Amino acid sequence: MYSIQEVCSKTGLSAHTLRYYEKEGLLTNVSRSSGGFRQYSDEDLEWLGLICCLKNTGMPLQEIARFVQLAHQGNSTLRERVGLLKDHREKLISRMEEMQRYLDKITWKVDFFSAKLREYEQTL
Amino acid sequence: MYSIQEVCSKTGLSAHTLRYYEKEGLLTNVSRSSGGFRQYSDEDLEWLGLICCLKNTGMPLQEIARFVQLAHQGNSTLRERVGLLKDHREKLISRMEEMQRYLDKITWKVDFFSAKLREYEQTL
DNA sequence: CTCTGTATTAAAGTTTACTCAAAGTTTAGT
DNA sequence: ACTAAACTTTGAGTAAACTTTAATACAGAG
Repeated sequence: MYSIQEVCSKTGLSAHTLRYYEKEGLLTNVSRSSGGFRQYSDEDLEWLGLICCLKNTGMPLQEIARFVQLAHQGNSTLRERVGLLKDHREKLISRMEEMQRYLDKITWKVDFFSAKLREYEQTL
Repeated sequence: MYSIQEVCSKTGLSAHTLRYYEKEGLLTNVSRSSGGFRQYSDEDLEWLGLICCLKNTGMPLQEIARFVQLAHQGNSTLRERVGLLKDHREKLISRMEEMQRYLDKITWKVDFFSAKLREYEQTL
């Protein structure tokens, strides 16, 4: 079991954010010490790994919360969960292709301006 | 020369947003008709292309405005502009690598849950 | 002459994802 | 037992990038 600070350093999320995620239903059933302090399990950490993965690839927190909620309802929601993940995966692939095109454009610009810079510095 | 609506359909930005960008200094010196209507040139469209490219790859509008401002100051700012673009390019590449790792994780999850779904549907 | 589109400014509202403050409680170390 | 550090809660505040509203007025087409 890990304290909130340990989870902060493991995940890079702030304690504020961890509590916020819990309040928003992204992470549920985090156990507590006798005094009421949060105690995160390894399973919680795995969930956080998935949450960060989805969040950092652009899924809104609401949709992640929905996924978590479905997971809690057991196998009958497997189809919907697979659907959600597949949709997200497709969108991510499109976005990555878009990013690649933008990267190419930026690379072109960098090269263009670098050449222009060398030219300009000759004239000094 | 293009009207604001033509530029909307060409870029996918709203008229509000185009005026907003102008106010924020992202697009400057847009010319006007005798009646005061905006008339966008091909050069303006190219600028908008770059603006969207930078924006959609995560550059904050403020930084884009800074870049535009530098461009207006001429060749003496070439070095700084190249630096800005190169920095952005490096960040973008890192982000794309991160996305690839996340994509792999999601693909793994999709496969895992798909298998679980087939298993579950057998039991029905 | 009317209708639709566009113009202005300025301010308020929206959404997402946090982030902070206050005030009290629990834990760990000595 | 004492104390400092860590933790709790609730509710308010923040930032970015728009989006909307409002009030008023000019432009160009039919």
